[in-house]
Amino acid sequence: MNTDTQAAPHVETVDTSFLESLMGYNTRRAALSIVELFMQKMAVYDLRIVDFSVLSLIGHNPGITSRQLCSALNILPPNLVGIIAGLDKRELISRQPHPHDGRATGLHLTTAGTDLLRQGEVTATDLELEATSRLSATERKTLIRLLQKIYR
Amino acid sequence: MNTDTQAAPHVETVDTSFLESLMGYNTRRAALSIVELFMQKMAVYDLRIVDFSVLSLIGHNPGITSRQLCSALNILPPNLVGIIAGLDKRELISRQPHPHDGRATGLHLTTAGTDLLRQGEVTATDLELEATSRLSATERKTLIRLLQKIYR
DNA sequence: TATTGTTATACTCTATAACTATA
DNA sequence: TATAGTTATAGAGTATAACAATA
Repeated sequence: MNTDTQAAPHVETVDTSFLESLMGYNTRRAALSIVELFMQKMAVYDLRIVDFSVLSLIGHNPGITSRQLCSALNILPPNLVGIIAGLDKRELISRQPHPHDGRATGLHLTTAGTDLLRQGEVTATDLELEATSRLSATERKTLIRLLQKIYR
Repeated sequence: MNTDTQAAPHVETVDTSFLESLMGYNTRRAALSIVELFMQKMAVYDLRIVDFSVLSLIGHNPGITSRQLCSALNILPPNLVGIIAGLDKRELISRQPHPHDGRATGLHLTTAGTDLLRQGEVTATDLELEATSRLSATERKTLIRLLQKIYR
């Protein structure tokens, strides 16, 4: 019997080989798999990826402005407003007048924000190792170097 | 004058080094950069990434079911309905009774769908080379192999 | 009972237009 | 005239619950 050559065949195992030859597909799938683990592990801190990224950039760049955050993280200004407001309401960050520009606001971590970021960064580093556990340290370095050649 | 050591410093250039040490950040940024080019180039065919992926899997897997597409592409069944309906309305695919399972529908490309997919796959392959133009052929192979070690 | 495909719907993410205060 | 931050809102993407038909 040869049912696979009928007019209406069915599929036993899905062939994804073409999609898997595309860099876009592979980067997207890899990113989604890491992001999924990230969201799970960061849920205890009530931090989404974007919250963590903003908190981290403020921590490493005290006095950074909203506009600078938008440029660095590719976020549109209207979409950052709620993120900043949320972190401010949780008293993880404070807004201070910008020293040179009356239009802008300098963003800073509070003590609570500094503590949370420190914990979050440890968790993030751990989770990254877990998500890439099938890679060697050398392979991780190579992978990051090649990815940056794409987007930087 | 040493304004950088004031109580409210400002940021000249944003330090993103911590985020750039994270695999999740790098895969996400690389994926977004390729996806952006993909959307631009595929707009002429009126195909979003998900439309192209579905069309490609149907083309390479005649008779595939919606459920199998959902599993392969990590799409939830309710969200696939509109995608399939759209491709069907444009007469790029046809739905045929599944040979063994009365609940399911086998999906197939029409002639128009086959033609569009062929063009789309050529465009996709070209655009991928453009998006990764700073990589050598060997680096591309390495990158894909390492990414698949993460998500597969 | 379980699964396929579907509807309805809610929630999140992303994008655009327009306003204010300041440069 | 241009920019930083904001509001309101629209659109796209993603999620859950529940249903009919079939296994």
